[in-house]
Order: sequence, then C-alpha cells, then structure tokens
Amino acid sequence: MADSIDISKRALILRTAARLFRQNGYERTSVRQIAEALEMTSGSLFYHYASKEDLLVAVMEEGVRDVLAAVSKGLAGEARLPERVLAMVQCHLTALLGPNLDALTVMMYEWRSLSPPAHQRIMKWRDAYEALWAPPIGEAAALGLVDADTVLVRQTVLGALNWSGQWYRPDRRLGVDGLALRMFALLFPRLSERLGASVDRDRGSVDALGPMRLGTVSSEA
Amino acid sequence: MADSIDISKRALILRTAARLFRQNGYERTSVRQIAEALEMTSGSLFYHYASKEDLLVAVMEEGVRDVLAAVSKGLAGEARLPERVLAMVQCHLTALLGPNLDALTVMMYEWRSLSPPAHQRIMKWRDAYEALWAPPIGEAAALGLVDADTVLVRQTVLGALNWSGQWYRPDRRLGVDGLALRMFALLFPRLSERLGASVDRDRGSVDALGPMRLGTVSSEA
DNA sequence: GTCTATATGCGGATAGAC
DNA sequence: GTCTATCCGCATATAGAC
Repeated sequence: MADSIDISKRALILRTAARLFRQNGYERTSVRQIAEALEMTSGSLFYHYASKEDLLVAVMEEGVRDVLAAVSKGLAGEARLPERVLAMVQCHLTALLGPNLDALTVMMYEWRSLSPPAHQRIMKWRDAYEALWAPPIGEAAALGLVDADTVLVRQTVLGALNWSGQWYRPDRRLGVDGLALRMFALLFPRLSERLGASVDRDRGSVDALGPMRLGTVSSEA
Repeated sequence: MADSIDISKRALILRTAARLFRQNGYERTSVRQIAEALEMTSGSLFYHYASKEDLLVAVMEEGVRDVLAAVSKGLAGEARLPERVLAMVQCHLTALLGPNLDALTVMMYEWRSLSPPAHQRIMKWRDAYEALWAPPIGEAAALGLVDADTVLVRQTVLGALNWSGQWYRPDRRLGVDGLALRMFALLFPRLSERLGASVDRDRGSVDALGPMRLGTVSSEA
C-alpha cells in the first residue's frame, strides 16, 4: 500500500488502535494485539504512547478535531440558512462515514472508559462541536422552521446522524452525499423546501421559489 | 424500599447487574463488584448465573423483550396510521426512558462483548423488534407521507429515539409523553399534521381536518 | 527505537465445607 | 444457597540490554 509509507509511526499506531478499538471494543483489545497488528512487541508501543488510555484519548481527540474542522469549513462556505445546514449535514456524514469512522465510533462507544480528567478533556471537544450547531438551529427556530426546543432538535439530529455509522454501507445507489440530502430532508423538511429560495428583503422572511422535493416523496398529488 | 421485597433473587441480580453495566460498562464491571452491591460474595453469584456473559445476555434479552411487548401493545391499540405511529413512539420512549433504560443502554453499548452464539440470539430479538416498524413506515411511504426509502426512515427514527436515552432527564416542563409528541412531530411532520384527521372513504386518501401544531412551531404566518 | 523478560495485580470461574 | 479459599490466565506497564 503506497498510502502507508509517508505516515508517521505515531499516526500509524493511532489508526491501527482506532480500528481495533472499534472492531473489538477498547477493553477487549489488548496492547499486545495492537502491537501484533503493527508487527511490534508490546514493549515498543509504550515508547510511543505512555499508556493504553493515552492511545484512547488520542484516537478520540483526533476524530472529534477532524469533524469539528470539517463542519466548521462547510458552515463557513454557505451564506443562506438552508444551504448552511445542508452543508453541515453533508460534512458531518462525510467525516463520520469516511476516514473518521473508527475514531468517532470509538468516541461514541468508549467514553465511559476514560478517567475523569481525560473524560473532561474529551467532553470539552464534544461541547465545542455541538456548539457549532446552535446558531443555525437557533436561526431556524426563530423563523419557525424547526421545533422551538433547540436542544431537542440538536440532540435528535445528531443522534440520527451518528447512528448512521452503525448501519450505513457505501453503495452506488446511495452514496454519502445522497444519504446526506435525504437525511437533511427528513430531519429539516421545512428547510429542505427552501433550498435555493431567495430572500424577500422587505419582509425579512423566506419564500420558496422552486421547492426541491429531492425525489424522496413520490405519491403526492 | 417496599418494592424490592417481592422480587426474585434472579431478578434482583439482573437489575443490579444492568445498573452497573450501564454505569461502568460491561468489561469494567467485575463479578465481585456486582456481588458486593448485592451484599454477597462472587462465589454465590455463580450459583444463580453460570457465567458473567449469561448475565449480560439475560439483561439484554429482558430489555428487548419488554420494549417489544410495549410497542406491540401500543401498535395494536390504534387503528389509524398517524395515531399508530405516535403510539409506537410513545411506547418506545416510555420503555426506553423508564424501567428499561439500563438494559436497553447496555444492549446498545455492549453487544460487541457477546460471543457469536449469544450475539446471534440477541440480533434475532432486535430484528424482531425492528420488524414491528416496517408495516406502518411502509404504509406511510406508500401514501407519500415519509421518504420512500423505508430502511433509511426506520434507522433515522430509531437512531434519534434511542439516542434520547443519552441526554433526556425527566423534567416537569417536558415529560416523556411531551417528548414523544415533539419527536414524533419532528420525525414524522406529515403524519403529525394528520393526527385526528378523518379518512375520505371515496378517494381512499387522507385529509387533515384540524392540523395539530403541538405548539412547537411558533412564527408561522 | 525495538527487543526480552518480568513485576504485579485483577479477572472469571471452581471446589467443597457448611 | 452462601461461604472461603484458590486455580490459573491475561492484563498493563516497566527495566534494561542491544
């Protein structure tokens, strides 16, 4: 594999650990197993990471940092509300279902294995990530386009999106972008109707020009 | 506590194990800890359950059996589609956020710790439960009231509902029934509009009489 | 940086007395 | 049914040679 040549040793260890932690669970994965997968002995691993927990924290931290960066970037690239939220959904799913699947799955499943200080660090990252969703959801709520309980909306949306890591398998019929469009339409129907709409400046409200149906609802009229 | 008097020993052990498995995780909970919480020694526990894994399987099996029974009952009590789906959401959340929280959380988090035969048993229960959702979602899709990809709808809905076990805390402002109504409206907006509507028998289609807004969307007109 | 060898403790599970 | 005592293996982590 040409792609594993230029990676630093620490990064390679991290990827391997993330994969095994997701496949077998953190507690059931031994340091010896990780070392074996890397064709080393367990003693060598501790030269790079001081403890097994350090490895777990590093896996989670990299995962959440990546998704935070991806969604921040997607959010910044779109000016209008419906497109902005769609971009967030797309970036979230692209990161989650792509190269960060292992790390983010581990983060969802294994946070109870963290010691209190490590737990606090990771929760700060998670809170920072969730905070990205507050402004757009708040805007949408103020416009009456989602439920007014913005915490409920955020938890429902993130719960549904994150769960996709458990069942989604890449498929030429429904790629990640297609999945993102459909989940966006399902979770934000009233924003979805307004994709591509223009802003009526006089009244400050939003009107649909051509409501996109995304081909998801068939027997309408 | 008067409520812990009439419970069989096996059931008491099960409840205690479920609580500790959820709090600390399965692998990090030792048999000695469970025994200590029950004021026994670890040797005594093995008289009631042959292995730690038997305990895990029993916890999961009771949890999924309870939610299956609850949702089956809710489903049978309602004739019309919108009310039927709402009843399923309500029963699911009532079971999940009530006395089965420990067991169902353990089931979500710890299924990778099951041996292959145990895993197969539990997956059969899970599949049986998910199969309950197929007919109503299929009906709604046929009527164009949800996305036509019924698998996507089911996974999205169950992902969002199950995630509520991670963040919902009972509150007098929003009880479980209130939560159920709002999540139903969020996940099935077009069914929610049709709550309480009558059936137009001539055309076989569904028309809204008085669309209930559930007080969730404020700035509409 | 990686190895071998090992310290040290805790895990699930069992045997047999009571 | 519950106890005490114990078997035995595997876990993380360390020490020190190379």
